[in-house]
Amino acid sequence: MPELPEVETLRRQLEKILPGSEVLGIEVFDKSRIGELENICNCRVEEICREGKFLKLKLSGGREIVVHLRMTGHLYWLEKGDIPPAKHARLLISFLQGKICLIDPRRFATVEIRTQDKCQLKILDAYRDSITGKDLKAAAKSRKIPVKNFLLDQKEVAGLGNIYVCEILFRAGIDPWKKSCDLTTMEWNRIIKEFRPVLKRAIACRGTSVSDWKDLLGEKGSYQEHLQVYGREGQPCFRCKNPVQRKPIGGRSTFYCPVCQGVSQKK
DNA sequence: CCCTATGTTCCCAA
DNA sequence: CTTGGGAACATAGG
Repeated sequence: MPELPEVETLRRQLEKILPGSEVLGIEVFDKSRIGELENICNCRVEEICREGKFLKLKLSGGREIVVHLRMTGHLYWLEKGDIPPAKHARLLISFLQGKICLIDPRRFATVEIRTQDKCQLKILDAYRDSITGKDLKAAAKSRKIPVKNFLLDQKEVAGLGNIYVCEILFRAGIDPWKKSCDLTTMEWNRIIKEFRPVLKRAIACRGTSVSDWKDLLGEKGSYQEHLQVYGREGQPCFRCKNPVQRKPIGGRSTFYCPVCQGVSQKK
């Protein structure tokens, strides 16, 4: 479910509550998927970080809780005394003032306790890092996969998922099927130019609630009101009025305007 | 029964 | 060794 703006929304909300708080306990309900977690009581939360779609609670003593929400995970804040939802609650992290509850119907989310990695390889963050067209042009040299799949590859640029990649490619006027190695530096520049405005607006909207995304406090985001193509199959393109189309790439729905993005038929 | 779903990883083949 | 494609993971909803 969550892409970069949704994870960043959670990070900002947790940042208002948690720093300085002591972890009182972690309770795993779904041990078969999440596994046992090391006891980290007595640690305090020092910082909440996001790296791509990973959320990290950095703890005193050098460890961190690393959460990845995958498809359907979300975090929900429980005030002291609140009861976790009956359905799909997979884990609780308790603090004096309340608890973080991981809700995850499809059970793909992961949670780990790790030692903080000082000298990790830096992944390029789609929002925080400034990336140039030349960088991507170089990285895509010899890559024959569609540009859409390249942008979804978290090792190239971290944070984008299906919704925001569709939006960015539409705004940049790029054919999602175009081979990555065939894009010019100018085309990569057009794509990069859309990263920050799209993600910044989506963060300001607290994410996109097209199905069931809710933030830490159970509120829907509002970026769905700003989507240009995602979910608009059959509706007129906002730019040229021709119908938006949907076709799979690598098994994932891809929404696009064949006219504005120059997509040939038969695809 | 069919298809779809905001993500990632693994396996296999070229 | 690298690259790309598809299945797999598990569950709900239309």
